[in-house]
Amino acid sequence: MPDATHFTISELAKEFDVTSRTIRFYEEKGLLSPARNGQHRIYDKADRVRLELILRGKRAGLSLDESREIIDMYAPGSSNERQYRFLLDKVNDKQAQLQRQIDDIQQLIMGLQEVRSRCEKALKLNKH
Amino acid sequence: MPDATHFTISELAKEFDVTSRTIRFYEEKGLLSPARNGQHRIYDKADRVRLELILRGKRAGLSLDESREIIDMYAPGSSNERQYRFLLDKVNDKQAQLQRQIDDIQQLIMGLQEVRSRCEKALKLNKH
DNA sequence: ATTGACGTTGACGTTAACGTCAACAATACC
DNA sequence: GGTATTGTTGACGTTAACGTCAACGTCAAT
Repeated sequence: MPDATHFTISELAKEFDVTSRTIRFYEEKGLLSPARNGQHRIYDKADRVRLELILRGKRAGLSLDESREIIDMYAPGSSNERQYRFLLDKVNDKQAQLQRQIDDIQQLIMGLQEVRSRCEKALKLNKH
Repeated sequence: MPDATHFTISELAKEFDVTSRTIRFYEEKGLLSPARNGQHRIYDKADRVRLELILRGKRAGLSLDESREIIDMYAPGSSNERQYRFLLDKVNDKQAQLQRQIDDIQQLIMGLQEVRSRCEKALKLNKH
């Protein structure tokens, strides 16, 4: 049964290689709010997407609060014009911040590139 | 006296906008090891560069341990061939990891770009 | 009816990355 | 010689992001 529409907590845990505890923790922190069947949690596709976003944010080095900010921007929001402008500003800021983060990482990569060159040069001299 | 060769802890703290406590903490963790004048710490240009690397790593979302790994790659090391090959491998791995991190961030940016489009479209319709 | 798999809610433990505060030393200034 | 500034070493406090239990519910299979 591929491409299911609903998931249990352990299915998601296995798929994304995190523990159930972690997923429940994200809910405590307000990043997820799955439906319930009795007391059991049921996750739909939207919940799954949110979890993916959280974990991507984590790999990117974001805190849960920062990931939450991003997730909240995806929410429909009240179709008020002022709110849209506000959201647009926030999106711009966040994009700029993420871009600065990329710049920092690229600097780190370039720094390592020099280390690499020195290594290769040393190995070459040694070989001859 | 611009471009000094030595710095006190509070000079560096002010320049990089961190507290002295933070700089001392980095030393506790083995990321810095400044000289001493009596019991006072004295930082030279190399120390300053290391601090810059640490803070860049921080902005990039790295842990102190990860930043230390990178800093250690800059160290001369024993000019043994096996060690060079080993270092080269580590540098390659780290570069690849940082690149994956960039990819994740770019995905986040692209996701936000869609949010932006929806916002702008909504504002346009509203304007007319 | 009991065992086992899966889930639940607390509650407490842990690590990283500092902040905060106390008690003290040295140096500079008035 | 007092005092203000800048530094030092502990020691304890704090927040984020979970891990690790304990105690319990529920449903299917033996």
